[in-house]
Amino acid sequence: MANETQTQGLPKVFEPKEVEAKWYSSWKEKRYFHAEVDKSKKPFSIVIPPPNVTGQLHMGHAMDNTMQDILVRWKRMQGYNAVWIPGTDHAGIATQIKVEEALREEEGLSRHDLGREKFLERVWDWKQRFGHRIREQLEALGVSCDWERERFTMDEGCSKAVREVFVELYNKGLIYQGSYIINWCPRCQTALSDVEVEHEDQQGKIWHIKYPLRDGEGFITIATTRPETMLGDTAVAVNPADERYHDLVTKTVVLPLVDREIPIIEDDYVDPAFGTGMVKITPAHDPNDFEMGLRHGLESIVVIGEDGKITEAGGKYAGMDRYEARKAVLADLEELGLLVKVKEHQHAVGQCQRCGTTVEPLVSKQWFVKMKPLAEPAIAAVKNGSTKFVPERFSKNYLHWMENIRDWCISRQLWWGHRIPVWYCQDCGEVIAAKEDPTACTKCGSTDLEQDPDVLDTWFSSALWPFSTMGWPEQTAELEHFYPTSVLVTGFDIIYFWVARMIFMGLEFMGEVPFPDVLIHGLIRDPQGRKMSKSLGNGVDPMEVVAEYGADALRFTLITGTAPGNDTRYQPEKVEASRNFANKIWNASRFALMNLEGFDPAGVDTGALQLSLPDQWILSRYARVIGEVTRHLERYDLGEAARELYDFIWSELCDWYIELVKPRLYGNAGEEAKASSQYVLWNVLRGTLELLHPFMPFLTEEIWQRVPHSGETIMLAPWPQSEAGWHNPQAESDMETVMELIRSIRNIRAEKQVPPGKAVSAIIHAPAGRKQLVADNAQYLETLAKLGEMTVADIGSAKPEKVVTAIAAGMEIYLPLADLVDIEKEIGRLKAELENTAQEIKRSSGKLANAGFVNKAPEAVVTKEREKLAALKEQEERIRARLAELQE
RNA sequence: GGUCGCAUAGCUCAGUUGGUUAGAGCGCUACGCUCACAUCGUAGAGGUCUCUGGUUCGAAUCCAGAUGCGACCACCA
Repeated sequence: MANETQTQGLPKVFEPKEVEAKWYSSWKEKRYFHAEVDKSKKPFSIVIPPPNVTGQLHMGHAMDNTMQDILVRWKRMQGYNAVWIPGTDHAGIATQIKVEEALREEEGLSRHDLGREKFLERVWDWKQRFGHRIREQLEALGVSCDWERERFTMDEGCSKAVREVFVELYNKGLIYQGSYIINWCPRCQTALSDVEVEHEDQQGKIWHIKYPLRDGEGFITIATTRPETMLGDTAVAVNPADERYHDLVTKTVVLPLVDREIPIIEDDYVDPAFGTGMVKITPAHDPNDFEMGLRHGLESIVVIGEDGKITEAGGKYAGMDRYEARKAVLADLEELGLLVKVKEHQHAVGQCQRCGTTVEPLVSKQWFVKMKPLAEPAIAAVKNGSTKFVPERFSKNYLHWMENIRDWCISRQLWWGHRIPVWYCQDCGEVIAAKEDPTACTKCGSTDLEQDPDVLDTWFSSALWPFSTMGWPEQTAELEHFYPTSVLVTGFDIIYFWVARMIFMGLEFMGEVPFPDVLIHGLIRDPQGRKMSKSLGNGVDPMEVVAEYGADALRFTLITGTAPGNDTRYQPEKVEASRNFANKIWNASRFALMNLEGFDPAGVDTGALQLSLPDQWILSRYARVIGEVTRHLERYDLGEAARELYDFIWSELCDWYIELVKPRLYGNAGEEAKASSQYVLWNVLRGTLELLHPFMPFLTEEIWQRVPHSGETIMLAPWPQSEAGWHNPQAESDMETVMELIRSIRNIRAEKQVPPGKAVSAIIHAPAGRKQLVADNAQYLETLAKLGEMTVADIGSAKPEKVVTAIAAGMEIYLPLADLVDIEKEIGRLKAELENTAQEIKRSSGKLANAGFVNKAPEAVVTKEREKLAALKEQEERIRARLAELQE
């Protein structure tokens, strides 16, 4: 118990830097982030989307992890057995490219100069060197990851899981090897999966080329955007329904430049309306042509090699780069008079996600995961709601992709990654897929085995993350307790890469979806709405923002004003606003601490509190906020929850309650009254800090530790709950009346430019039912509206001649500002107000006169409208009466 | 070509079971260093919630269409 308040040495401005370092190391040291399996509690678990091990934290990470941290901290406070498992991804191509670049720049060497083993050593070195950076950056954000459970996709356990999955799928026939058309990056020198190819519309050309008929009876004309691939043509296709070409189908053409005789075939795929209606078929270099080749038993001739150059099969063009070859082919065709025409043409070109090089489709022997059997349950899981996307609309994207999925090419011709656990017997050719490295051939016993040189797609190991991090394939207590995880938080950009694959792998190997909820967020863009990117140089480093404004401010910025799934712009002004908010809380707390000196909540008899109207009001508002914040969090509306707290703290707690409580704290209301208000102030502040803690962990801990509290840390404080009796609609409405009077008087003062420091007196004429309310709360009007002397009287009572009038809450307020009174202006102002009120009355009474509304609208809505109308009429009456007086 | 999203104050954005006199931050205007806070306070200006129809007693909110942006998917050579 720390029951004494500590105010000494609190600066006027919140200084996040030291506070953050102090608390983070303290939390870690005390192992508050760590969770052991505790079956007495309900589990709550999250696995981090593992960032690239050598990467750096960007704004997207900062937001993604802040969201996760909010959820975990909240659930932890709610008493769940909450765990957040962190870790990093080896990021196959991305990391290999980086290391290769460094090697070239620093030593002028390629990876081949070093050789596989030495190169891999370098990558591990690299990982050692930069692998801590991302973790330190995450820590600076304040995330409450269970660092004792930190994992890496290439650590021993994850590697074991990868092998297990590979071999199991292989044995089930769901992983196979074969020569199919795949996406090849000539620069990275590896195969890619479909999702690793980004399609971009480019302005290109389409060429019409004549192919001579074999029988010498003229030519046919085909259209192509890639003339160089003609070297690998093995047919020309027309649509069977295309009568123009019906007679040609039995014929053959002689492929120019190559002199190969190829058939003219019919296939429905061909669109008669496009180009000339005749398509050259290159099975080895076009996915469609490949399919057609299979249908028609066409030969597949690879003419572009893995280096992007023409192969030996390309005859005299062999060795030329594919673009060079295009020029040469076109020139030769031109010379032969076979080039009919060229047109501008826009078409989508596939590019390597990592390096931007134009991808070359080519036939190659690779490993694939057979997707149909895995996709089916994964589709069902989302359709039947076992896994829900938030916002829901993303499930449509997911389903569309899953339903049209093609087999997943998982082998990569890289060195950095999980080596494919397949060995080839050099003696008998047996293919052995094994979880443990084999020493001898399972068929012939030969020890001359060679492992497949390729590695797996980096997303293969990521797909296992929700269970590999919990120790699978061992049957651990963690798996039993924490799987499935509670929610996955990630960006929409990796739904296909990652989310989808986790779902089918989870279903296949755990028999259960890996998470019931997927919370999707958008991208962080720059102030102009552009994507933050290295090439544009418009990225903002979250660490710089943390250094300048504090982690709490950054976190709050990234969470507020955003709706799930929507992109947001990063605006420095917003961080400033968040920083100011932190400072506001800091100062409100300083106020509270100064006035809680010597206060001990344990000494308060909560059954005998003497609550003032503001006390009752703030408790009621506080009760509401607890409910709202909790409700929003439950719906993953983090931004709304944060906004709710912002408004409550600034507009209600600071702007009103703190001002309202001053008379009791400073004045001589009596010790018991003072203690009651102290109790309320303490309780609301402490509880509000607790509600805010998931969003702004450092600031809230720093203050919480200084106010009376029980427990070691706010991190483990129970999530606030509203108490019976706090909810108080009467107090809210009474307080609202008082506030309305205050606003109204302030308004007049401002309008009349009464100096803020000058007290004025006021006469308030109130209806019988509300006289007492005003009289009882006179002190608040006096303090907050800076009134000297205040008189409450019945409506129609006598008053001084020269007064400025305001009508509010159905009462007449008179400020005797003698020389400032201008009757004409008074009349003008009152008339305008009357006009407004009359408008409202018209609207409201119109609504109530509508039988449809009265009969069909819910009772409460109608009642509310009636009350509103009554108040408006009262208001109107007051204004009219006053106007009549003035116009006499 | 298909699917989806967005269009609300000068700017950036909230607004989820349809029921307010439509909100916030920044910016703007006036006044104020009042002992929690000038990273502040008080008061104020500023919006036919893109347009057109429809459903409903009632629409920023639901439906249809239009326009303008944006995203994703796609094998039209």
